[in-house]
Amino acid sequence: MKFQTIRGVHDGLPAVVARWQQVERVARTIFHSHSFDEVRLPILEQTALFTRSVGEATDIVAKEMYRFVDRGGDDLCLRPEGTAGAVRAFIQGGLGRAGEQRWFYVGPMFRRERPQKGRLRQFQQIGVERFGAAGPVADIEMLTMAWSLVAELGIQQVRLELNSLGCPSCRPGYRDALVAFLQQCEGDLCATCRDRMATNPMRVLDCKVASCQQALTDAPEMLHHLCGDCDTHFGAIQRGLDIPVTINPRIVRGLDYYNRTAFEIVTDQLGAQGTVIAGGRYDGLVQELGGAATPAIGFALGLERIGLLLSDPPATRAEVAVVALGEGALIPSLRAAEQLRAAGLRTIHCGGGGGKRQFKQADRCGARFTIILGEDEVAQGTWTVRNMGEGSQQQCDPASAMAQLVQHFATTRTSKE
RNA sequence: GUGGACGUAGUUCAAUGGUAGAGCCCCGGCUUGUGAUGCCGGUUGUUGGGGGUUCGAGUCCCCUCGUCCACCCCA
Repeated sequence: MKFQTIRGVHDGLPAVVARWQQVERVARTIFHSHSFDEVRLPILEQTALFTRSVGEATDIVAKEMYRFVDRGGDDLCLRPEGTAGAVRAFIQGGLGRAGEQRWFYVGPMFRRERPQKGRLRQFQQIGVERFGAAGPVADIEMLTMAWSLVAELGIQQVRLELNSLGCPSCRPGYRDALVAFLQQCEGDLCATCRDRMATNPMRVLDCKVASCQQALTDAPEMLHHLCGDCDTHFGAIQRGLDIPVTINPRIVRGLDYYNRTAFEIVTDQLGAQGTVIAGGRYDGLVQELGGAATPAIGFALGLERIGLLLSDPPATRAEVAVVALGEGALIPSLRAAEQLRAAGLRTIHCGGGGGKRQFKQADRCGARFTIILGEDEVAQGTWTVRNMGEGSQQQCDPASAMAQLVQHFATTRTSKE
């Protein structure tokens, strides 16, 4: 019997994790510069949290959750997304009175979908949430932060698409107008769209069936039905944004809690899974989940998916290798390795034994220098330092060897970054 | 959930129904205190798994697991 990961769940082996860390490092730098703090939230939550927030009728809740009853009889699930839990934590922690909250998190999410490239059943998201800011400035800052994240990662050929979904005072009116329109052209719509007219008419807008899109050419747009406040808000965002934006009136978030700003950063390099970052405003959610009315906005990105767009990060390699020649050199060589590590040098010990084997290992691990300790060196209290690139080596006293190595790597490290 | 392509050594790939192979990697030797180049030699498979057809199956059929693509959904 051979064990293997279950469908849509992948191992993070070193080469892959290096990629994730590259994304995380850039993200953390940007988030910290905007004064966002990390939170770590549960993976297991009550199922009701998601049915209430994401929406009973959404695909995520209706057919993609890993849901079970635990031994105590509680209805639980593996979180399919991060915002609901963040809002729950915000309310539970009593942070509504603690001033504006700026949070981010990194962690696994679970959705039982059919796997594809860029779509896994267990995947990691970086999420960002900001509570307490209603004005367009917050939207502009969030969009800018998302955009600079993509830019900093060197990802090319992406575009920012923006829409407004209105609010409880203007969306019902739009919805009625849309339904009226859809009823007129009902005969031209596909079966799913006809069903959605009743359950979620706005989802009809992003149907990909050609005949539907044709029928929808003259469909009313939310942007033309925004109330005064929503229209002002949307206009202010566009004026304040210093990045190229495509207005896409067909962006409809698949989660029910969004209002006003909805956006995606998309690429066409990933086939059907082209959304790299997605987010929007959810001003009603905190209240919906039992907290005091609190405006909020957030976005999320999939680590594995964005990782597909990154060029290979340089493998992290050892800087110094230690070779011990002869039994008597073994213990001193271990001490030498410890000294090198204490000085901040990334060091591997080649394990003693055959010289050929050890030098081969020193070469393979990428070390630029090898410290050689044999009976002679031990007797004289010296190290032999071999420059692996040049093939040259010299015997010197440990203190000055260390100083030179530290100096060398201090300069090469900074020139690389 | 629907439709389709694919699955052979660690890896990338071969093999008209007739003995499962090659490159790279890895290991050893030439060189027991010297790697990366060179030469010589070596290991490696229940052909994803299970059943069936056949004298004979990597190859054909069925089931199953996984990967990928499209739909769908979304990060």
